[in-house]
Amino acid sequence: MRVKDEKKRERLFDAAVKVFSRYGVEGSSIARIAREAGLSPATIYVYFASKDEMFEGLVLELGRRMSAAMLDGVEEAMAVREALERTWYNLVRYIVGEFEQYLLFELHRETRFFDPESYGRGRAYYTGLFELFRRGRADGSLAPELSDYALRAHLFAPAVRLAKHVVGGQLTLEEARLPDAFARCWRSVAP
Amino acid sequence: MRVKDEKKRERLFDAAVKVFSRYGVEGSSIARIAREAGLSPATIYVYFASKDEMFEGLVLELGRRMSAAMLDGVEEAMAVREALERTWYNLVRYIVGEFEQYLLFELHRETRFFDPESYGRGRAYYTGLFELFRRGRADGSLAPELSDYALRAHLFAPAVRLAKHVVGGQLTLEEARLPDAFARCWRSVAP
Amino acid sequence: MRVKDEKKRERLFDAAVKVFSRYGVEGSSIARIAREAGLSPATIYVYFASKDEMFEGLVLELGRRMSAAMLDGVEEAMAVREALERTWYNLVRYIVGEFEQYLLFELHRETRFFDPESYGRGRAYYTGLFELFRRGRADGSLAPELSDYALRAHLFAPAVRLAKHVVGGQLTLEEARLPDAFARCWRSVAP
Amino acid sequence: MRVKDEKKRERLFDAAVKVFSRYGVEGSSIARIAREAGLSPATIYVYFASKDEMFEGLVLELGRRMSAAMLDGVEEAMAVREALERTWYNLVRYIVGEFEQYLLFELHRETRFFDPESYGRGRAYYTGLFELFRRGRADGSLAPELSDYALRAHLFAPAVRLAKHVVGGQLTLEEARLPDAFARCWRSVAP
DNA sequence: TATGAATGAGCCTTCATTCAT
DNA sequence: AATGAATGAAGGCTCATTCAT
Repeated sequence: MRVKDEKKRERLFDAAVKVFSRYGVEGSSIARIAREAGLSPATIYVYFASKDEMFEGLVLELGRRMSAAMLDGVEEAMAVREALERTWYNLVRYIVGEFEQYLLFELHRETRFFDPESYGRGRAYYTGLFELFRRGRADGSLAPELSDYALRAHLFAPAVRLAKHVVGGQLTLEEARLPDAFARCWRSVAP
Repeated sequence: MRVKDEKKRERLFDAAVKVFSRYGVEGSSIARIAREAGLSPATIYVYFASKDEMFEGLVLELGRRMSAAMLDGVEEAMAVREALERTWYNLVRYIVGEFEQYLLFELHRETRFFDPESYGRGRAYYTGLFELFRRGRADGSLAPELSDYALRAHLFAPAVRLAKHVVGGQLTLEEARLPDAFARCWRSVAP
Repeated sequence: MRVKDEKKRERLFDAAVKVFSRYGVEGSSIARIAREAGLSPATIYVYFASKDEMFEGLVLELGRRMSAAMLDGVEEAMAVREALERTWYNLVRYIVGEFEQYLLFELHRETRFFDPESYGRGRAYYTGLFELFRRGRADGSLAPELSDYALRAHLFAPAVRLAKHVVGGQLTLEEARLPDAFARCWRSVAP
Repeated sequence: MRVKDEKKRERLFDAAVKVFSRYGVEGSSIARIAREAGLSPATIYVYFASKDEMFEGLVLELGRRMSAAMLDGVEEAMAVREALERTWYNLVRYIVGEFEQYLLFELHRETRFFDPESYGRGRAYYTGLFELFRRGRADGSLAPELSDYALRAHLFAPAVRLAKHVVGGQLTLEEARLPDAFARCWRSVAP
């Protein structure tokens, strides 16, 4: 019984990500998601109270996944630069590998830009990252005058854009030459 | 016969940008846009053949505007760095000043990421910029191994993100300290 | 001025018959009729008060035309059989030659079957025919016990159906062998 | 789960026939049919994929019914004339008894006159009848030179028209004097 | 007179959600 | 728990008609 439920929930999750990211939230009908998951539309309401709640739950989960993906392999003992370089590569690979999920997540963030509650919840995903920033500022490897937001902008915004170009086919991963690209970003946040 | 009211067209444009950028394309109803513009829903169809065509027309116009805004004040005689710095500030100011328009434009680009025709049309907006890149590589002020896409990513992606944080209230324009921020971006694309 | 008006009215008439008979009354938009006639939709309202009135006017005119076509070449002096034979052929040729008009007329009659006022108006088209029936009953060439309706049914209903089959391509005019076909109908109304 | 209510389907069928036959296909709105059936408009789409499909489905069923009604009580052993006389009466009674259904069926046939596919499908309803024609030609009771279409025109077209006049109130069933009327039709197809 | 602009009303259809089994 | 049936609300769009020139 329990196993079956979990499987269904997972199937539902995957189907929702797939459909939402393909057609947008408003463009995706519960019926389509249900069909994709091999369920009846009514069954979805056993697991989620509403379409919006499903979407919110999805995004929450996506945030967790992305956050975890970025910090994968990062250890306490690493130097700040080494750790950030690792998250940088992780992010690029996550976007390239799970583009649908990433786009869905980003779409959500852009859409709710002005909603402070949602924004605050979003911050949680970056605590690990921000901790690295704190350490970097403390040990002199990062410019102390740059805020978390500024650091993230300088370090990671180019990564996101490069990754998107890889997905869009305008660049290949080799052309992106990750270490050099990271080095350039790093240069822009040095003290 | 009654004559087409130019004011009406403009009201419609503004209303559509506002509503589309707030709720997304699928999430925006013709009725809502009409209400926002103070028109009857049917009247919209005097100006646009369909909702999709309206959206496409809007985005085309927005692209023109953004492109023009970025190149405002840029002269042939300027040094590459000076010119790019100007476009950089222009972009930040455009995003901050016309955030709805920018968001709508970006929404379109993200959504049609994989549509090559749409992508090609999008490139047209950046020819002025890419010409500057060419000159910069030629005169040694830009790293010659960086492609147009890479240059844009390193130089402008942080600008976009910083501007968004200003709009979102996480940063003020002063905190963003534009010249320093630009200098950091510039550093990341130096040879 | 006058000439121009008449031409427009005629163009409008022809366009309306064409469009109505092709798409049905409800399926035909004023805009389409206007386009077909090379006019603006608004101009139609100079000539007709409403779509329904236009349709009614059309049907009236069509009734007149069909009535005149049926009686074409019929003379007072003719024997009843000769006269009816003539109207019989005339009817077949009218349906085959002006099928669109005929269908439109018939459609109207079927649709308003229960409307007595409309039905009464329709009777007017047949006064010439019914006069022939009266003479035929009087001179013994037609069965006196058959009412106008019955006579029309036995004599003309087969003609209509045969004509339709010619139009539909299931019969050619030769196969229909008009004189024999009429003779058979005639046989069925003999005393 | 809730189970499909067979009563509902029937109510829908009757309502659709009623409304379609009164206002035509284009003139009938889904909302009106739903109201007539005591359902929500959306419920109609549980039973039919679209308005057009509903109409086609209806007509198919109507054709089956009319066909069955005409051949009711006809036996292999009957003489051709006896069998045809029976179908003749059956047809008149069907039209008088189920006028709405008949009108709708006819409406469809007239409207799709030129569509061969639809026409072919329509022929299926008459195979039983045409088989009687074949036998009649073979045993010398019907004029051998008359095609199926011609026979049907001479025999049945008057029946249809008489029945319509009964429905319209211009004739009563007695006035129509069925046996005499049939005898007249029969006379017109004799060899 | 003639007409493009404008619109209220309505249409077909979809959809998120609830119901009943 | 699971689901097909049912539906109120809404959506995009069309259209007959009127307006204003």
